[in-house]
Amino acid sequence: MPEMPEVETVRRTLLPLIKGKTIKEVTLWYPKIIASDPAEFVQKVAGQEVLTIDRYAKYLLIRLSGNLTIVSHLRMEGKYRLVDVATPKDKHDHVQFAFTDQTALRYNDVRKFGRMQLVETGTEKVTTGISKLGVEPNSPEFTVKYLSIGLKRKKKSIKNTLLDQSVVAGLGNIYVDEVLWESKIHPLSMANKIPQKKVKELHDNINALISLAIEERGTTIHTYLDANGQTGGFQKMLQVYGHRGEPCVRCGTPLEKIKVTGRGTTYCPHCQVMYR
DNA sequence: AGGGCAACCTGCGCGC
DNA sequence: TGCGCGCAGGTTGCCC
Repeated sequence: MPEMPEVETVRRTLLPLIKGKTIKEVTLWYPKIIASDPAEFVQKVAGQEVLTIDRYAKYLLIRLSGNLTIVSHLRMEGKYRLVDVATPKDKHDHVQFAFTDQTALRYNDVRKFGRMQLVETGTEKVTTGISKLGVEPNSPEFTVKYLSIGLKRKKKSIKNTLLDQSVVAGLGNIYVDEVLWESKIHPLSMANKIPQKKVKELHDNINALISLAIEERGTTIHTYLDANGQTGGFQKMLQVYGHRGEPCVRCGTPLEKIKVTGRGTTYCPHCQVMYR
């Protein structure tokens, strides 16, 4: 499900619901969600207070007292919601954090792909998947020069390179298709062959698109919901994703859908230029 | 070293 | 109605 704008929206909506609450008990209905030791997770998280929630790319960092952080990745379909602790368990509820005030945070994930890991606060950038990530869009480190050097290192398609989180962290299948259309770059272009002028365009478009998608509270295609159960608004602004066969709004050519390293990819075969 | 691809899961829509 | 197949906002681990 979620890419960086959706995860940021979850962070913003979840924080006011749980900040300051004390966790009384953790229940693991499907322990595989916990990537660290499940018994230790249950034992150490109980009794802690939720201090705040940070985010890096698509990872949520739930900051607890006791110098603990839950690093949570929603993968395709993970969702959080706050319920009364007496609410019957949904079929796909896998983890519960029961608070001292009779409310509970439930983690729900139809495909069970999401993962949580308990780490000592401050070590998350070396002890979790975050260690392999590149820089985030709109960060001071994300410069045109950084992107240019990153792309030159990659001998594969620009589509695959932008999905690979090691150069730019936070983009996923929807926003990569959108940003390549916006930048008029064919998804099968080689990352290391894109001219400097286009790299600058790509850089600026990534920043603009991510900012706009966050303002719109993310994109809902199938199932994405924020912590209040609300859908995003960006789907109405998508130009290519989900629009196979429809005319390109720039040139009228029907949009095509192909597979690029296993991922569905929609693009305009006329105005997106191939660099090879 | 870096790239390709199956694996991890469930549900839905489609064709037969 | 039922079944099999392909598809889905992601990552990772294994193979070459």
